[in-house]
Amino acid sequence: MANVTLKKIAETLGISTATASKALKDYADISNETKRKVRELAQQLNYKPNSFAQSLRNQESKIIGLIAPQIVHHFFANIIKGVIDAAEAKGYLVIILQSGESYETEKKQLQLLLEKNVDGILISLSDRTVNYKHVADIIKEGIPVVLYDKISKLLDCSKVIIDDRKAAYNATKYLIETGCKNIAHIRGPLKPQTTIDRFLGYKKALSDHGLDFKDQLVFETKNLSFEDGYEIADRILATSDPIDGVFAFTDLLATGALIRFNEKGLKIPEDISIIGFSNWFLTKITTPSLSTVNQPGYEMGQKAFQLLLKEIRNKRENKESTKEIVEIPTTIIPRNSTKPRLITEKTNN
Amino acid sequence: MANVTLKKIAETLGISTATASKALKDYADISNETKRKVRELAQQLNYKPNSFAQSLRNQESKIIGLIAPQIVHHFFANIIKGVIDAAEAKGYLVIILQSGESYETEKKQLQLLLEKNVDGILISLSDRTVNYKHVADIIKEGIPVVLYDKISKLLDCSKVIIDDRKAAYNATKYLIETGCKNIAHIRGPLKPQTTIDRFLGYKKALSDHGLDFKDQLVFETKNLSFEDGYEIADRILATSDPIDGVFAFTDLLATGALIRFNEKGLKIPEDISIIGFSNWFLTKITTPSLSTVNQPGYEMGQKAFQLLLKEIRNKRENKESTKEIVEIPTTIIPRNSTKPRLITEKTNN
DNA sequence: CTGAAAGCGCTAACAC
DNA sequence: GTGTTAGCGCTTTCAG
Repeated sequence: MANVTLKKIAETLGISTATASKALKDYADISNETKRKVRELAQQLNYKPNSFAQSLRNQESKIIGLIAPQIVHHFFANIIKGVIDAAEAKGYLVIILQSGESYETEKKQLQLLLEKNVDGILISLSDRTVNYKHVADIIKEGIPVVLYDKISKLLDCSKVIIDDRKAAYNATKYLIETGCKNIAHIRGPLKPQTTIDRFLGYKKALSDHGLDFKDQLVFETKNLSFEDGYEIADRILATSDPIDGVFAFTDLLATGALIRFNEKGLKIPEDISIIGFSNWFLTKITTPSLSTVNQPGYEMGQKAFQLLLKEIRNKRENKESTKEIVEIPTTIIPRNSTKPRLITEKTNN
Repeated sequence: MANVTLKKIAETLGISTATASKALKDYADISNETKRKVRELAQQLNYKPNSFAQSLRNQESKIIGLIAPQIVHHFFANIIKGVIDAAEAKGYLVIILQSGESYETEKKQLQLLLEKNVDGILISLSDRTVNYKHVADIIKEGIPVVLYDKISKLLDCSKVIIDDRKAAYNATKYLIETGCKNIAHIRGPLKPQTTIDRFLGYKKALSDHGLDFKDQLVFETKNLSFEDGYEIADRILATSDPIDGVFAFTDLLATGALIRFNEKGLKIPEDISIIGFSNWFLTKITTPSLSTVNQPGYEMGQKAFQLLLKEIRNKRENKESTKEIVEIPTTIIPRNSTKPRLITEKTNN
């Protein structure tokens, strides 16, 4: 089954490949009669333009690359879905790669994508990435790059983020408004910006509402795992402070704590309220269901592709890169691990 | 920053592009001295071969396509991870597409992949796909195709599957061995093969162990949702039979039922045991944790890529397609929603 | 050991 | 309206 090429079509029709090519692209200077004949034959032979040849000529592949730290991950999977859907709608396909939170892998994968001459790259940095030269180099080369979620302020390119500080602020404020007075925070490891921002949001919400910030009410975890949350629940119960609220860095930690509190016979939310972060599926099925902060991954993915497309077009038209930073709003999802709010008031994002 | 091409390297070195090309590919008939010089300059200029030109010459892209019904899905995400990892290790990149369980989308996406001249395609059929011509046509054209998980027996190509019937048989048998006598089954909609196979496995396990199969103990769901499971729990409790065990088609259904049983004050597993299917993350965090059947997605993904690679190589060497069907073994994961086993016996996969 | 030349399939400038 | 030609960047004979 030899492949059908333009040449073959041109030969059988007794015309030149140039004419055939133009006919298929509906050029104005080709007679309708010829166009009809070419199109018919192409259809009949099931002609498909060779994308390699097209790419070689046009210097574009209509393929973009995406690197995520993880893909077996509710939030990232949603982002990826958003990217793929948006890309497909604009005629782009997406190569997916996962760095597994490894800086070395991330670096290697960027090279792989460049070698494939993708038209642009979407990347969320690994937690262990502390040096950004590998990304900066690519941006400098003029390859369209958009950062999403795990970004670095040191990189000069378009970005899609959520405002972690504001979201954490609102989550903590929500606990306060439901009557909590002694609120603990289960935070992530020291490094990534998200951890810091959520911590700062928590801290600011306390002080804005006249509550004391106490260092000993902040618990740091290494792995952000269910087990970490479970274990920290015990430490929370062991403090001398009468803790009545917990804001966890992520739903998994919150769930670990929730289950441990249940085991210990605490009443949630009466004795202790918990709010998580991310709105993973599992928050719906814990007992009680977990209040959380919704991180709209799908929308982030769509937006990230849109920004990338803009950069791709800028590049093709030799325009300056626009370097937009888009913030996707988050919302509080109240469920049964928190009490009803005392003061009714609109949550700003 | 004009791109570095072989030509440029050749010119600066005063040699021909042919020589430069061969030098980089370590051909035996090039002097070590020349090789060294070419390699050095290439390195220095950060030369990257243009993949379009290479693909055009070699008729291969080193890119494969993967279509899944869903990607925000624990099992499929694991498969995808397995595919990407295995592919990357062999120098292939993976374009991901999701059909959203739509036959039309699936058909369109196959075309998109063909238009991009991918070297091969991995596809899991949508539940709503009942006509297989779109896939059969591609196989007939000689494009390497491997089906994974959601397959059709009518398609003649390599496949990676789990033996749903055997797995369901073992899950049901497990309930029986832990002392259950009246076992209900929450099944999926009538059509997909997996539903049928798991149902048949359930039925066979009953009869092999001297238990009566009763039609009214089989509950069909439309959406395989958490809510479906929840609702069916009520119907299970309303039957006249003293049901003491439930085998659910999937973990989500099992979880819905489990939560409803909890609400109704039933003791799990003493009053009623439950076993799910898939070993999703959520099974670890329900109260009690959910016994289930592990479906090794990552391994399936890896195997699927290996089979595809074999087909790709067969094609290139003009060999016959091998059309292997590989079955990945499943295992029972006992947790706290089932009682301890009475008879200790090795579970065969 | 090296290089000239052809060609993968397509597109676009330019001629007729 | 249509065809000629050149060329995208690479690989691979084949001749020297």
